[in-house]
Amino acid sequence: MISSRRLAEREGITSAQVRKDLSCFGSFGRRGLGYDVANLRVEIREILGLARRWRVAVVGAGNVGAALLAYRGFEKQGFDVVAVFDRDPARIGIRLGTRVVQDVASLPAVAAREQVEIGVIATPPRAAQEVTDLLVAAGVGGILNFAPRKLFVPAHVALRTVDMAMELESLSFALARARPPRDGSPPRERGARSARA
Amino acid sequence: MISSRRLAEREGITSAQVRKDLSCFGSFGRRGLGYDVANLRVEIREILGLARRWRVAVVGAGNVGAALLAYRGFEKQGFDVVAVFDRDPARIGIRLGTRVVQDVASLPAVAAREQVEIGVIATPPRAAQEVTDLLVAAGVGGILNFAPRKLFVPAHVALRTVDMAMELESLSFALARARPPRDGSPPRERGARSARA
DNA sequence: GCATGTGAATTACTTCACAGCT
DNA sequence: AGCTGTGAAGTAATTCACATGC
Repeated sequence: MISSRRLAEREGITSAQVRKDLSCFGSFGRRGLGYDVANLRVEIREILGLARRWRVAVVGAGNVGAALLAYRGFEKQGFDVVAVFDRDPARIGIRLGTRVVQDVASLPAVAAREQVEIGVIATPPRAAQEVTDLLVAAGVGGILNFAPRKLFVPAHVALRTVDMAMELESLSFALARARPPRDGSPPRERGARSARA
Repeated sequence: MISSRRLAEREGITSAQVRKDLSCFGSFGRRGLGYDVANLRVEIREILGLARRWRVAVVGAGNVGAALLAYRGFEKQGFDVVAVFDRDPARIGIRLGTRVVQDVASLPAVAAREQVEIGVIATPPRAAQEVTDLLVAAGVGGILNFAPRKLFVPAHVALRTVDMAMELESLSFALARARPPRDGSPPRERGARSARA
């Protein structure tokens, strides 16, 4: 068993936050005792939609694609990479993880046949929107974008973007105010909150 | 010139949000006209701390490290990778981007000498905390973590973590509720908001 | 007329604090 | 006694709406 207080300490939040958040989805604890860890794990996986497995296609077999395929955490968490695509003939046919890289031209047919539900964009920025459109047309419900580019998707498609430059800019912001330049410039305005993670 | 309304449309937020956010840092627009794009760009770069350059060290010369070094956006945005480290002798000495990979054993000395301000963790999870401690000891003010692991840093060090598994879980959550299973299970509780990006 | 900048109103989120159960 | 689940209270973020200036 674990209490909301201990969970909160682990995550750096308050115990009330833990209880309120969980209460959005049900009552998983027992008064006086706390939460059964094994059961809570199952419940949270259910909430996150991880009780089932998801079929993922990775587009782009460069460094980012290779890094993704090398990461064993995916299948462990319930994500099966069922296809990998690239446009470069030099990359088509090579094995990446457990999959052989296919020509992106075959994406529409393969993605439909393999019932791909999530697409991962690991292409250069210029190809990202085009690939996104192909994935959406093939019926994916979600896209994870590693290309540093704003993507447009229909409202019914979930989109998350991981932009390394943006993360560094966030650090830059935090550092710039944590260690202000030592000239005589005045302090910053009200409301300037920390950008610490 | 550009109006807050047009900026808002581009970003999918409200115009009031654009104006309020900018007003936290100053008055950059002209009533009746909007914001001068070139000037606004300079002001935002100043706010984000991008008016200067930052000295970055990358630890881990695997796929993630290679992907980072291959990304030209860094130096363009003001981040100079001044050192790359790895523990694997097979990787030490090879060139990655413009840098030669050094032994992580030399990190304390090199990071101090090179005045590294931001450290990027691209190691396997087990090495991540150890490397973090080395970077903190060497005086970095911020850490960008790509290892799927919770890191502990002193309060004065800014930390951002990019966890690919977490991003996929977020998509899973969004998809699971967007396309609920077609058994007879009851609808979810109140307050269940979309996790769309 | 057009668009900013900002108090006021609204909405959302977090924390408090306690009834109720173990 | 210990801890959850949750209304109530408190804080923070967003949106409204308008005085102010171009």
